[in-house]
Amino acid sequence: METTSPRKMIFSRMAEMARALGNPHRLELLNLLSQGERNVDRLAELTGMSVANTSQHLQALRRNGLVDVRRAGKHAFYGLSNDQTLAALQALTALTEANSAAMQQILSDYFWNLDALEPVTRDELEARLGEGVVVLDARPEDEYALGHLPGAICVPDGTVETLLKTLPRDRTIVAYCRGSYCISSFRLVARLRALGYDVRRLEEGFPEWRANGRPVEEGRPDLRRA
Amino acid sequence: METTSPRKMIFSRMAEMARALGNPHRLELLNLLSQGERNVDRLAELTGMSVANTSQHLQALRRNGLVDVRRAGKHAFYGLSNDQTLAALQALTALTEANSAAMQQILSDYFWNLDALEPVTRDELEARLGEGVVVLDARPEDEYALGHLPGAICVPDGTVETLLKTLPRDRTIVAYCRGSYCISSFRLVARLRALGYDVRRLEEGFPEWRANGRPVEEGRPDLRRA
DNA sequence: GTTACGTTCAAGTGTTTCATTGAACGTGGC
DNA sequence: GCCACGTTCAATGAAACACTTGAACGTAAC
Repeated sequence: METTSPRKMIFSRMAEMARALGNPHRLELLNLLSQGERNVDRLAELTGMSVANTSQHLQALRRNGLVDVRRAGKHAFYGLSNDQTLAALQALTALTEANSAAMQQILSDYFWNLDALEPVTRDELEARLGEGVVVLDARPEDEYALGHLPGAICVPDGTVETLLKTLPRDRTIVAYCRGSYCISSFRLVARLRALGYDVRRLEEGFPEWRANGRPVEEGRPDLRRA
Repeated sequence: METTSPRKMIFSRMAEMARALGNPHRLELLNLLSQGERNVDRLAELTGMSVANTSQHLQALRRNGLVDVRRAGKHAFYGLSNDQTLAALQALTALTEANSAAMQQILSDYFWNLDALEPVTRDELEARLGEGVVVLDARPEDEYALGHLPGAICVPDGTVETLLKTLPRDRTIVAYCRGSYCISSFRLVARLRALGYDVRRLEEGFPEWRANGRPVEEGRPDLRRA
């Protein structure tokens, strides 16, 4: 009996890694973690899974080096391990988008027609950050607190109204959210456009911005700022 | 029965795709197919699987759009469907290499040419430019004309064949292209490796090389040179 | 100490995936 | 038409996976 060839072993290891990505819940966890680290409880709440189940999926990800855990007091904070993970997720997204008619259908049904307006590129936005562009962050408060674009205003779903008084009509507005498949910034843009503002969407989302080495700011949101 | 959210549907679809990659045999098939199309029989022979099993795995890949089939007479020739597939494989490799100590162990234990799997650094290449290293530029002609590595040969996609006669088998070859997210040089390396050449990839691509202040040459390509 | 809480582990159950076998299908040569 | 060949399909049993439950562990507060 010959020992299995190193070639086979490598393919096996790669297959294990792929299988670690091969579960919707784990992908959702990774997607959440790409926003910033979270503890098990919060992840369970956000995904609607039981805590035990969440923990087990996190273990599976950890076994494969996809997430890191940092312990602080009674909490275990999970986060993406490294940039390869985010890159692989993006590759998987692109792959699925390209090869799956079903996915294209979903995208065109829910997202595509919402974005007739061309997104702002990261380069463009960064270059104009000093020129008085108003940047809106459409994610929930806690994700905002973990990191956001410099000067961005936190405008989670449903809070647009409180913002309207202070939002200048004569400045360009750029909104962003979690990423390509997050609908929050689409909604925000649609809402403000309907009210006559000059709003555009940032391409991709916050994780990609940070992974790109762009400037990031942290801290609690100040909802009154504009 | 509630309608599942589009977000969940997307994660499900992505997970399916990841699971399609989550089997050593399928990865081996994809790896073989990245070097050119093959029929079922030959793939079964190359992988040591039964024909029926090979066929079933190919069906699984085909369901997910990872491979295409072309029928010619009694033969069905399978091949990679598109560039996203290759890019995803590349990302999966990088991910596994980065996150799996086991994989690193296998590589260092069995692969004498461990560094053949790793890219050549800019420093290393520049130091060896005078020592008869053959440098291949995998970008389109017009980009080559605007600037390339000193002595580099222009080998755009699909032109490898014309090069084979003049390419020396006893010299180290280094290929590069546009950068990290360009797969031309990967393809070129894969193709030439399959033919038995000693080929490696330059880390990053030409823009990074130039931005780094390394020597650059300009002018039209001479496709005959070697 | 004891208690409360967040997290992890282990066992049980239903579902999915994998390889094998043997048969069926479709095309080209006779 | 008939056969040969390459490929695909369907059914089986074995293995791996997902989710639940309930218990165990470790830290912080009392």
